[in-house]
Amino acid sequence: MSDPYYITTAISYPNGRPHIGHAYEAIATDVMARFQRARGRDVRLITGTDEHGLKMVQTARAAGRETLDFADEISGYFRAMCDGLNISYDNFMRTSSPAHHAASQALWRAMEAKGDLYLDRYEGWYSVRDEAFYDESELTDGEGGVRLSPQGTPVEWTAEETWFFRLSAYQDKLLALYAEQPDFMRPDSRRNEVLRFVEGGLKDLSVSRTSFDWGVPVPGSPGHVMYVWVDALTTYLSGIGYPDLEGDFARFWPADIHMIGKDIVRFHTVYWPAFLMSADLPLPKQIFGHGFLLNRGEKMSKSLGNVVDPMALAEQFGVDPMRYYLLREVSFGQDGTFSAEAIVRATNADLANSFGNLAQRSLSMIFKNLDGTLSADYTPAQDDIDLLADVGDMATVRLPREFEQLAFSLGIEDWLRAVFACNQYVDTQAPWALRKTDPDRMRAVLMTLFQVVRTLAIAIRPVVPAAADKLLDQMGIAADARDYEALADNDWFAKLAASDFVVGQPVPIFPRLELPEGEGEDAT
RNA sequence: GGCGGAGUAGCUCAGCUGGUUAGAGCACCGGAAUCAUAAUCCGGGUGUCGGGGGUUCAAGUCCCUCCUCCGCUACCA
Repeated sequence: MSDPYYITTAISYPNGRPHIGHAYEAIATDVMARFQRARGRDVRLITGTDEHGLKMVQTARAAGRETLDFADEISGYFRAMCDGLNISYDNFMRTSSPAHHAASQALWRAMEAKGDLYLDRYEGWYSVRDEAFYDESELTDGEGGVRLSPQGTPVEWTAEETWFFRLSAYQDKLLALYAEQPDFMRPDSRRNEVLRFVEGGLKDLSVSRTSFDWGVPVPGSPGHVMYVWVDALTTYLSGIGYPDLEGDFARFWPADIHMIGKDIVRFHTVYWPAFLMSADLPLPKQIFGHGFLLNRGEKMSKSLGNVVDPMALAEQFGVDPMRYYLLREVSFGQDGTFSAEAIVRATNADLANSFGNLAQRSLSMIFKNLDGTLSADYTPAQDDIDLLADVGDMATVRLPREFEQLAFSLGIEDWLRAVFACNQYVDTQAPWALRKTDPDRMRAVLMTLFQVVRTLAIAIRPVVPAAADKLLDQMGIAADARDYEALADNDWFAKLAASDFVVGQPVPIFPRLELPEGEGEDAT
């Protein structure tokens, strides 16, 4: 049985519609999942929505809605986004679901059994927006005498009974974890921040609330619901069947990667492993905090009015161009910037002109000059052998090496270089000239092109799945022969040539994009 | 204030433990070709490598200092 591979996106908080940042994370996660599937791994990709907390209650109330009804709607937008962007998730987990409640309560009981939970009284400044308590010293004065949290959100004095998690007891264990498992958090730039935070000492964490009831009830403690982060993080467990320890959970836990935004690194690298240690569950292998997307170099925010709707972007430019752009242009882990021009430029230059046109000219010549027939009985020249070797090495060695490290932009760069090499080969060989002077040689060149185009398509397929499939369909490549196992099959071309498949009039897979009117300066 | 990033061609960025004329893609200019989605191929950069100082035979690449931007964090008031 193949190796299991478990990857998750962060579980989005649906108090508003998804924005481009959610889409970016989902796409990167999906590319990794598709890549691992192609490599033969048995993959689980889990995403979902984190729907509890006072903020949801208040947002719903402001909209004049029942909380669950509101959550249903917004969660639906997130699911629709995943579907629209071709995200190959196996489970879309909602924290409001009964199965998730059961999982959260099981985790709670495990931590309680360990003696890490205790009831106490908490008085302090509480920010609804942040769902967190703050120390007096952390506050600043806002307008009208309002006290503000370090995040700039209003706080109010709150006194309530609350359950605490003995986070303080895990400082040494966490530091040991970071030391023994250097890859636990990536990229490296995040490590230092977390280390210093933990080295500075950890306070016990308030993990229940009594001021509202929209959440997972604390077992055996009427009136208490769990702190949203406890149950949100639990999604990574409930998504694969926990608390049932058999089945998918036994097979896929611990996760290979939790993909998250850099803003929630602490929850995932401090609280989460502490909870899991407490519950005696294995820890995820890696937390990866990606960067943010900037709109023309500026932060996106509702107040600036430059928040980008991913579905509008996908509709305008296409899902695959958008996926390609985000992974190609943004160095994964760092912040990235985007604009309509940049997407149009990358799509036209890389996908339409370089790769799309390579495929089009290759298949078109086979269709016109060879009646679309393929043949493996030709004698390859050294140039043909070299090109096949180079493209093959890119697809099976260079690109995978980068993708495994989540260095998508580097892997795609390797891919592009191979595309360039193929276009150079076409011009050097000039099959249109060989047509009259040396038809056999022309045939050898076109057959070589057919093979490298297939390799290029398979290599980039995790990034642009729909377009790659559209091309491979035209090339007679079976749907189940588009992975690394297929790339390792040395007889595939002879077998295809021996079949009755014939190349038809090719259809371009990446249309060139026009920069929409008025998109030159303004944000989309 | 502390810690950590970043500041390299018009744009987006590569440049590991210091070593020949500082690179890539895009954009731009010129040429070739015409199979192809007006796509492709070839050729073309005098860039103060943020400023200044220093170490060295030799520094984007090390040290000091200053400036700008960003992240985490602390504190005063």
